[in-house]
Amino acid sequence: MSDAFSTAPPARALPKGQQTKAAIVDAALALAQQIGLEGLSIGALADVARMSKSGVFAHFGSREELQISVIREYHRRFEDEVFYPAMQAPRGLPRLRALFANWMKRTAIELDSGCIYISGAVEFDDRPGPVRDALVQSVQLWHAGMKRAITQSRQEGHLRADVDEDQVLFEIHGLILALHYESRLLRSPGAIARAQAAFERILANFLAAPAQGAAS
Amino acid sequence: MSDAFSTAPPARALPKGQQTKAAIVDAALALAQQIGLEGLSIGALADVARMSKSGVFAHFGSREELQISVIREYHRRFEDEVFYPAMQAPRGLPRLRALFANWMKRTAIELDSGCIYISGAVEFDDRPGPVRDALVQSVQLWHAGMKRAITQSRQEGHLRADVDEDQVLFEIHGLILALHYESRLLRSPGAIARAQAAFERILANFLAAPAQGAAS
DNA sequence: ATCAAAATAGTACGGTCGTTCTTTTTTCGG
DNA sequence: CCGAAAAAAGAACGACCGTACTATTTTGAT
Repeated sequence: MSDAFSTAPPARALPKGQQTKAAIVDAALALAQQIGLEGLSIGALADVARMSKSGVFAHFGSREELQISVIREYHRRFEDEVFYPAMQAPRGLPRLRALFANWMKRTAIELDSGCIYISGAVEFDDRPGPVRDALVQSVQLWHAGMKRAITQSRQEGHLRADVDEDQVLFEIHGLILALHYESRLLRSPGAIARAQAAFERILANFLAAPAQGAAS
Repeated sequence: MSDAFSTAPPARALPKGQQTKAAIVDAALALAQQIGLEGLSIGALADVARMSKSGVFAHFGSREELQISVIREYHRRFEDEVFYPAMQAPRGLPRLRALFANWMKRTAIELDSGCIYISGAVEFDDRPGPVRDALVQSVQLWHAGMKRAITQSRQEGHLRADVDEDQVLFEIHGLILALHYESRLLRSPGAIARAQAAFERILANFLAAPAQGAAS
């Protein structure tokens, strides 16, 4: 029945261990997006991954390490799907708009998968430890990227010279959080449009004055 | 050792049962504000309330009913501390400002107690059932109150006639969520000031034009 | 093909979970 | 002060939890 062709792996680069570990983390992330990092249990994960509990456990050594691995994986995907694609847009406002658009997409389009950065925040804001630390680090890295885009928008002359990056980021972040809340819990259908409208209004507030305009 | 005076209750109105039930719910709410509605366990609650597990359990009949009771209690306090006090401010903008100020206070001042409406949202947005229903109902009731205040601000002539209540509420809600996130997870110290500034900026955007002002 | 090393499975332990059933204690009207 | 009803405690259940240890299987370089 079984011949040499049946399951021959085509020149794989990774050793078997890391290969299955990646598959486990993948399943773990999907699970955590539904039931949260705290709800993530090794037993349930083993079922999904079609492995034994101890087989899963051996890859991480502790549940905390598993949770941290999930956060790191989410971070990687966030970069790939939100950050890097937006870097192709021109510096300044176009890039900032692209970042926000991708961020919205990640947050609200797929209705069956919550954002780890948001759910993790309420799960670990009161729970010190390495998981919280990893979460904070990832979020701050992302926020730093956003701030950079805002700063560049100022430097490019798109936004006013006295604009406060932290203030703009705070307000934009609020839109994402409201979008997540209203679309996921309240199932409010117009949330995406409202977030988009609010974003443009925020930009308009901080837009640099055109070269020569009407007198005040 | 024990005489008639030792534990004499001073003319209590409630029967003993509801009295201790109220105490349990009180402790349960405090616990849920720290570890979430999902983290709330009957055993831990019994320890805090200095009772047996079964003694606590008997008051609710199920964990779900306990969680719902906690949500209702939070709703009651939210009304008492946020909504009703603001009703004493004059209709329109003053009242809207008071509502937002109280809302901020509830959300971010007490750093050791999270908001059930926020933590519950991420815990139950994917988990259908009576707990989710109770949560949604409470949140929607509160949002309806906020919307009413915005509508009145329009009717009083404080806000523009074409203002979209849902849009304003969405943006304000975002500020509260960002405040909660940044003050609790990121421990960003300036979050309250940023939320306040953003709120005033939102209002300014929708403010009715003064009776007679400069041309276009 | 061999064989040590790596990966996975198996099993078990102590703990906590929500819930049920039974028993004891407390309440409070008559 | 009595006694039924209410409240609280006690004990036990099956289930799942994370983790530790041991045994088995699989991998991959030689």
